[in-house]
Amino acid sequence: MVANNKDISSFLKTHGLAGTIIRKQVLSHLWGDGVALTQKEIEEKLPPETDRVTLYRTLRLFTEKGIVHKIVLNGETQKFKIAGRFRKSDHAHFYCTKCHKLLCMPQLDVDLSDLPEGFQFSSARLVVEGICDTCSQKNQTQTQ
Amino acid sequence: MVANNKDISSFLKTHGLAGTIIRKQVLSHLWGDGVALTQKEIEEKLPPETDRVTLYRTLRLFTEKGIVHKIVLNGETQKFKIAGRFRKSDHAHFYCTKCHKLLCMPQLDVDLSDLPEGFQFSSARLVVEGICDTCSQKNQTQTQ
DNA sequence: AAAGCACTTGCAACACGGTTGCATTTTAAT
DNA sequence: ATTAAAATGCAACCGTGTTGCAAGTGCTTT
Ligand SMILES: [Mn+2]
Ligand SMILES: [Mn+2]
Ligand SMILES: [Zn+2]
Ligand SMILES: [Zn+2]
Repeated sequence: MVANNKDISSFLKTHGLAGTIIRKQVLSHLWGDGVALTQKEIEEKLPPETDRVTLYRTLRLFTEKGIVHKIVLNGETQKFKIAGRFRKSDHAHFYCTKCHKLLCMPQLDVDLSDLPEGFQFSSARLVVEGICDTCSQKNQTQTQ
Repeated sequence: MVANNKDISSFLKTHGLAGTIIRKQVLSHLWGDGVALTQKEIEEKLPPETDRVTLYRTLRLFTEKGIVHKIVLNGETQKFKIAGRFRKSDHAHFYCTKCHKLLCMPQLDVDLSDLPEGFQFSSARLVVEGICDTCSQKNQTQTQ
């Protein structure tokens, strides 16, 4: 629970959604910059009596409304993340393998100069893995 | 059935695998440059009485042995493709949305010049979508 | 504050692909 | 042809996605 209830309630109202218990709970866990969670990870943070269908429907609703983005990490795992200022999730992301934050990086793209003659570029889903600035910093401080 | 049985049988022998019916059938459908198929697509090309578990185990075996690569297209669909000269599938691929061929493009990569200060790059699974050279050619000829 | 209605939830149930154990069949080596 | 090892077919189980519907809740209006 990172954000206070007032924030989350008004957030839901802004997006024309009823402020139900589970919706507030889910949002509270996704609140914060770079926070991205698996459906299972969210499920584990919720009270154990939570119905899995309701969680499923909640995440589907959020995704449809564009409130959260569903981002594929590596084919197996997909993470949910509050959309923030971006309408669509069609931009690149950076996934930190240390702190597991997922950060939007719309400036990143594929180097098309190496695309062979005759090939036409259309799109590329892009998730870059590595270590974020904060974690690099920490690591440097420790090893010094 | 693109390749002849001799080729496929020796291919299996080379990789230390028994030349069973279903293995030959699966390989024959994956034979050819750029051919990449979904498990379901393969299943539909096989005789209808084929057991789905056996197909599953066949593809898992091929993947484990490195004979075929399992490549995630867009989070939902993953395609199987004969590995060819590459040991691992950790290089970029180009997916043609017209002819649905999947081509290895190890020369493609992410433009890292835009990676912000302090971020360390580690890896990026990369599938570029677009139109391949052959399909571009055809399209040009038609519209002329 | 209470009522009414639309929306949401909880539950049971089904779909479907992955996965396993095991008895039977097939392959490859002798 | 014999034989041992490997592969297959089948039944069955699991987890996740998905739906229908009855019961419950949130929100607006009075
Ligand atoms: Mn984003
Ligand atoms: Mn490849
Ligand atoms: Zn980090
Ligand atoms: Zn093409």
